[in-house]
Amino acid sequence: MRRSRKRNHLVRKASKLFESRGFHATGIDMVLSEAGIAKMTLYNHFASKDDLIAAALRHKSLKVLNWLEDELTARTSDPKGRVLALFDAYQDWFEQDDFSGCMFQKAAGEFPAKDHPAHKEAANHKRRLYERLTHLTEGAGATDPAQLAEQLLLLLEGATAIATSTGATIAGRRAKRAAEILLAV
Amino acid sequence: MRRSRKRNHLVRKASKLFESRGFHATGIDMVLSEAGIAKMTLYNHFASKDDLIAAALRHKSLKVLNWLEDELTARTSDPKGRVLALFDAYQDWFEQDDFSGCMFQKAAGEFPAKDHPAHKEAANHKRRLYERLTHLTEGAGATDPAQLAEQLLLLLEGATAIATSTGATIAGRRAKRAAEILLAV
DNA sequence: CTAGAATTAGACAGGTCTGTTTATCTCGGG
DNA sequence: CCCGAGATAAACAGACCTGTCTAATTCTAG
Repeated sequence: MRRSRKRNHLVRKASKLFESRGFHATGIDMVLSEAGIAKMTLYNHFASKDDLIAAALRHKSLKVLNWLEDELTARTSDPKGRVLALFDAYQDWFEQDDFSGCMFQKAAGEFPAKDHPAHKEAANHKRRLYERLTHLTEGAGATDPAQLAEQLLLLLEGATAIATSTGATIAGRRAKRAAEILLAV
Repeated sequence: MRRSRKRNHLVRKASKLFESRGFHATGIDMVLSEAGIAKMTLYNHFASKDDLIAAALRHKSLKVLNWLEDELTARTSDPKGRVLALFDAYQDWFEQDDFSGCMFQKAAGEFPAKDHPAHKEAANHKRRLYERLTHLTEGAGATDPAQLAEQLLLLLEGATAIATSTGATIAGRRAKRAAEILLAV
């Protein structure tokens, strides 16, 4: 395994563990044993656990945006349909066996200080997501794309939060229905 | 300070600290020194830290529902106005200096196991909130009160999540605008 | 007033955490 | 083939964590 691949392998494993178990609750040693990598290799690539966390969040952000892109492309090419397909994609996510909530909501919750790297990465991700949504609402010919994009973001984040705490996946369908109404205005 | 008051004092202090700093990041010792209470008193009243966390969440749930009730009463008695006043109340919350997100979203994130007491308390709270919202939408004469209540919940939770991670309080106003549209259908 | 219950401070146990040190090993590019 | 960068295991430091124990003290109900 080449050096660069080793670092990447570590980030991917860390990302999975942090997502499913939380940041504070996941120790460095668990990440290392899961990845099959020595501690000094980690500290050769990253200055600290926080640094690894930030890298894991950046990795996940790209992964999420790519996943969303693929999902939308696979579902429809109709501009308005793509907006609604967002909710179907999220719905699928909620129904996955290993669904355990949004890693960025977790990060913002576990690291409340606004200048903490992990908190910043969470904010950055939501901003990227918002930009992507704005692009979608522009494509769909919305009167006020920015406003609609933010409202879609609220519905998606809300559905995610509710699915996380109550496990009720109906939230996704309710969100889609609300989006249909907002889209029709 | 009487015995029962001591327990209550502890729960209130713990609730504040857990809310602002997170659960894993807040040690027992910090709660104790903040409350000015001895460790054995805590373990006399609670079986474990998790037990204290659960109590703090139950306390906060009641507090939130009461706060919401008072806010709505203070703002308007018009049934539809009360639904929208929800968003003004949340908006005020977001703009508080010490706003640091929803304690129950944090709890669900930090304790992913669905059978963990803290996770259950988070789910219970959202359920209570949903019931309260349903009551409001019934009062407002909604065609499908349950659906509208869930959609309002999505908007409120989404606005909270976004305000937590990005600090953008505009989310509250966008949510209110969306609620107006959904309410008019 | 007094007896029993509650609270206290502080030491302590035993575990976990992040991060460092050291000495050895592996492996790929020249 | 071989050398040096990178990876490794394991011990270690020092801090912090939850929870227990003890013995002295304070409060309160009868």
